[in-house]
Amino acid sequence: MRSTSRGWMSRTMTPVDDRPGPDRRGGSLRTVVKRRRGQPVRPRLTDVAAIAGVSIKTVSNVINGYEYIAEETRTRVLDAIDEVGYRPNLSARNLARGRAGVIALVLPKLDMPYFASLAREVIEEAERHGWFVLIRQTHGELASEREAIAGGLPQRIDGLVVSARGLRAEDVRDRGDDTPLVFLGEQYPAGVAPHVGIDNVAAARTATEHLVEIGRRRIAMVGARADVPDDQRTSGYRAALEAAGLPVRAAWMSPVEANSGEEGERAVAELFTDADEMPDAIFAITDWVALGVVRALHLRGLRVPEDVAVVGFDDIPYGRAVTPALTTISPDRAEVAAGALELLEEQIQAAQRGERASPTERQVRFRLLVRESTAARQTPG
Amino acid sequence: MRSTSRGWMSRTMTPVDDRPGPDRRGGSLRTVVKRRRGQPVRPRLTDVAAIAGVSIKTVSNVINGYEYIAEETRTRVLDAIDEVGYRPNLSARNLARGRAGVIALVLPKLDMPYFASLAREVIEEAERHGWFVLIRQTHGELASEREAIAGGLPQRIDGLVVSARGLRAEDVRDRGDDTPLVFLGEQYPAGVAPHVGIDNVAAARTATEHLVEIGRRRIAMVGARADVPDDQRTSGYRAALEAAGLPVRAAWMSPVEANSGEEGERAVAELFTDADEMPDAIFAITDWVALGVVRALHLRGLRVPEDVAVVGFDDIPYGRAVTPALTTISPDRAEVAAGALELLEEQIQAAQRGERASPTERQVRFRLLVRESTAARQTPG
DNA sequence: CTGAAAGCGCTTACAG
DNA sequence: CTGAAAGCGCTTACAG
Repeated sequence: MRSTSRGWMSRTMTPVDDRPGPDRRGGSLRTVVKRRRGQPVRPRLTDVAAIAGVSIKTVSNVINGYEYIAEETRTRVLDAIDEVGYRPNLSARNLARGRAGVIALVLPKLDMPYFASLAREVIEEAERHGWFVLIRQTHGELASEREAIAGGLPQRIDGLVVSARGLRAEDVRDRGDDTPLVFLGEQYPAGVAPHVGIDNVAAARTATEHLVEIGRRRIAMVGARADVPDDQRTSGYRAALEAAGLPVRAAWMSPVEANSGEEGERAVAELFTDADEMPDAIFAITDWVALGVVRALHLRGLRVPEDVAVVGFDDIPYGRAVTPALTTISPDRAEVAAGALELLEEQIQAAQRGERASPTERQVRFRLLVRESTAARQTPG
Repeated sequence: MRSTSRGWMSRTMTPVDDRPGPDRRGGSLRTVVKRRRGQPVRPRLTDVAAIAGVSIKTVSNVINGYEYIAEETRTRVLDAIDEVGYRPNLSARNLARGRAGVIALVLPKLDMPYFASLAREVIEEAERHGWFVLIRQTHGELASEREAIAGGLPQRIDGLVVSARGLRAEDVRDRGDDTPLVFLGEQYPAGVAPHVGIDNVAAARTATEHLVEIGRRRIAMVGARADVPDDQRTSGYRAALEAAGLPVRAAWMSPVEANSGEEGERAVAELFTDADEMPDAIFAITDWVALGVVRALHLRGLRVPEDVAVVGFDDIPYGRAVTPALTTISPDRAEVAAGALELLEEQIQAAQRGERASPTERQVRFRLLVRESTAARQTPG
């Protein structure tokens, strides 16, 4: 029985599974034969094709949205898909297409709320592209980042989305692997691969300007990087102060060793060595650091925002749940994820044509969210 | 050129790719032919076999850890794998094995820190089983949970790991799908599928006993569920009070509508209607709720822990970063994830044998982490 | 202990 | 617009 010779077939008929081969046994697909090789039977393209009375090529075309299919044929195929509850086998599809169906997301630590929510966006966006996401944590270590971009995974992947810490351009050039790669976030080697992120200079400047606007004049930055001359958030902070005619004091730029509450707490101590010159506002390089800053201020008996206003950066979910709720810069993470995967797709297509995609730069939006840590708050009841 | 006729081959020789077929072109694997069908060439089992001078079956056996392979053969194969940098194609492997290579993790919301870190553990553990994890968010809605367990995904999956809210036993029985399923966490329909979690009664009791031990006598519970007679955390709270001979007062059991800081904040208001009977301690049903509780107490001018001690539940990362750091119950999430996937694997194997695995119950450990919200804290400097 | 070959369920040139 | 058939890269009975 060939499907071509059967033509249209009633929906209520049960197709007979009579393909040859050592593993096949005769019998009705949906009744007698419930398992092949010990696996429960799932309907395949062949089953849909048999019911619709077309070839599997046609079913495949319908599923993949090819244009030139007779409307009647398409309806018949879609009905057949519904009837048997067909769902494609992605392993088979990816194998046939020469795709792995997997991309790797390389980031410092999934436990950090910023990366947790970024990962969520990337995972959701990746599903739309037919990708699963393999998450690799580097803990911000250079060796680990190098390994991740050098193809050190135990399986094949179609691409890499990387949120780096210490990677330099030569690390990327010498990685000895040609898996398409896209960088995310603030720290990344420029000019060697596409990148998507917000304008960190503008965002830091917006955060600092907000502190100026609410009347603060002694504005410190916790997490400032004096060692990196062109550090973006530090540059934005400086720019805002200079534009407002306020002093940029080295004593008010306190670095952190890590993105943690503990570091924020520790850094605050350095700001308060000279009692005459206590800051009345702090721009913290991340929300996580800002939480530590607030904590340190509270422990010294200072009120936020009355004595010291605080702005964070990242918009992590806890920022809303703590007292005081944190004012922060909120990058559009959905846009970051969507942009990254779009650039990755471009890279992959370029590689298939044997080309090398140019290191595109793509900027996404951010917003300043004003909350209690810089605004008047509810009076204690 | 058949590999059998070549026997041992020097590592430095370059195997010639001369397989027949319309897509094949002659030429050296690693030099001339760098792409097949537009895809970059990746070494395959065949390439490894050719270099090692064995059949692909043998290479496959080595990779999959079969026992009876001559030591010399194994070494040769492993060297060949190293030489060409072979990495298996999981799509092909899963297709051949009849596995999807994907499981779904169904949970309320990935943004919630508890679920974020649970997801991380599940993802890491799943990789060890060769699975990718597809995350489905239900936002705690029953309809969405039902759909998730009814096989409503656009692709095939090998199993489901579900953290439910409102699912009942009949929802599971009538789901019209037989994908293996494991439940996680506190709320789950009993007796219809395997489950892994901590002993919530014992954990809530431990949390409450801690408050008794530090001398508190008026212990309230925010998030208590008076409506659910056998709610586990509420039961543990009651049990601890009764064992200590302390009153169980309905007025001190304040429910929450959702697991959020806002709800915790709102619930505290209800506890302080009668000034004579103000609680001196609060057991909050989750850390997230506890953050709101602390916030509400601060806004009323109450100190934590001096005036009111607070214990949370879940051990979310922020618990350490806030002021005061939260005392909490910490479930062993790694054990939860490992247990869930082990039970899932059992289910799958049972299904392959045509059996139905029994709804095993597996308990994992928890710890009480004592931090500032119930202990003496650093004095403001 | 190892080989030769079928099969997993798709996609896709190649024909018609 | 649609079919017949090869091929994707593995695993695995079946032989030896």
